[in-house]
Amino acid sequence: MVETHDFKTAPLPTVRRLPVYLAILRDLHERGTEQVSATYIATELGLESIQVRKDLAHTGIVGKPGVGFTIVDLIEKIEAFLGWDNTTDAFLVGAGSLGTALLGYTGFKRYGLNIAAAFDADPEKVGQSIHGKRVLPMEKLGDLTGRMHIHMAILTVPAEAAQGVADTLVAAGIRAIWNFTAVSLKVPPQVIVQNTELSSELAVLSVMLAEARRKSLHSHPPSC
Amino acid sequence: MVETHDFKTAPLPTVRRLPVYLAILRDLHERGTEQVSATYIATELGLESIQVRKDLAHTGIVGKPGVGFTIVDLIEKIEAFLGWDNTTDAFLVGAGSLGTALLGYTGFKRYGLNIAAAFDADPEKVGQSIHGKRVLPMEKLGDLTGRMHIHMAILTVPAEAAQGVADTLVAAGIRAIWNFTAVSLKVPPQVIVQNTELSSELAVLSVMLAEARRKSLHSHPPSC
DNA sequence: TAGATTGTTAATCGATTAACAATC
DNA sequence: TAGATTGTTAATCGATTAACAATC
Repeated sequence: MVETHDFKTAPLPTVRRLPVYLAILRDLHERGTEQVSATYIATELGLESIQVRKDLAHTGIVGKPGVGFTIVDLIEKIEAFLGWDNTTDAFLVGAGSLGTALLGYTGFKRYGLNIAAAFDADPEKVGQSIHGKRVLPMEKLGDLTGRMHIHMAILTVPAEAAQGVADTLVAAGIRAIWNFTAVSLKVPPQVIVQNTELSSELAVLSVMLAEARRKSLHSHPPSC
Repeated sequence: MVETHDFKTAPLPTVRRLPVYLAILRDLHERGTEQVSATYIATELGLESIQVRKDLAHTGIVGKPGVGFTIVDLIEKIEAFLGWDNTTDAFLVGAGSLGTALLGYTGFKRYGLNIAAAFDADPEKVGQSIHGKRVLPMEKLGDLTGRMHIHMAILTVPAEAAQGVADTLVAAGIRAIWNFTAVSLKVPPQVIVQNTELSSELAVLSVMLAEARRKSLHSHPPSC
């Protein structure tokens, strides 16, 4: 077997937790703290310290036994691991209410993401600036994707338009789609889709709330 | 040991997938289809059919071997399982750009969620209507939560305000918080928090894109 | 009947948690 | 030194996948 560096990426649950740690670390850093232990982060988030330690280990950070980790190093390692040390430019397609909200979200900077431009099919919106970003016509998308070397798109169009726009994005050479629509997109295998399913989030909340209510009913049976 | 109905809720990954199935089922239903197999749903989503079958089984649905499931029954079962057969009223706190986007999102109806009112600390916003919902002052939150029997809140305030508002919500008797801020809230154990972490979603996309790029580099080494 | 699919039981896989020596 | 924490190896837990009889 050929000796290949198999950069086995961290487990997905780990990848999802790392940005959460990062937010805490940045906060501590701003307050002037220099060292942090996995125990501290774990307590802060209601996790087990061993889980935090295992997660952090994936970034290649090395800590000091009895002390913990140097915060600036840790921030650096996590950012590098997530590829957030360099800015990624992305196009946003669909300047509706959600698209507008995302265009106005200043936090993406901290995740190494920059929305380079927005696109919309509505001629009324084209030409406008939303939160300082130009809204361009869909026709320009294909050309600009190549010229600006854009690989990522944020999809915030209405459900009916989602698949059609996704096809356009794929044809334009987009490699990663952050899909905020409720549509499960059909794309070729080399294109990555990350679905941000509000319905799944709400489902978890609904089910947990119902369960909690059931439990409290059991311990305090209704008196009325 | 006392014989208690232990409604063991489905695994969380199952809960997250059910709304995705639901969307497909509703679509099929609108097109007049009456039966569906787990195989079909699985193919549609790029999953294994056994996983879909297992997931659906948690809702209590019973299928016909060789045929599949009756779509209307399945829709009903999933909705009941998620508690989406009855509408849940929720308050939205923080009428900024994301709050405004969510106020305008018509899809929540389909998830049994109704935003009953919005709240904001900014006197400029109070009194306005956004997408037909009144924006009320924060001071009214405590009183109205009790009077309207609201149990759920959607938190879309700026990060700095998040913990303070969460405390207010808890004091008002809110039992479930859908947290769109990047802050990890500290709440008492009986209060459920569902964090919708955009940063985690983006992290997954970033890491998968980097991995895909690495793979294509290996097979097509750069020629320039 | 033949083909397809369900539902159940068992096997596998991967992530979380536990245990503990090494180290500051 | 004593207390705390890391990093590693092993054990546990839970979800996914496989296998297959039952059924339409």
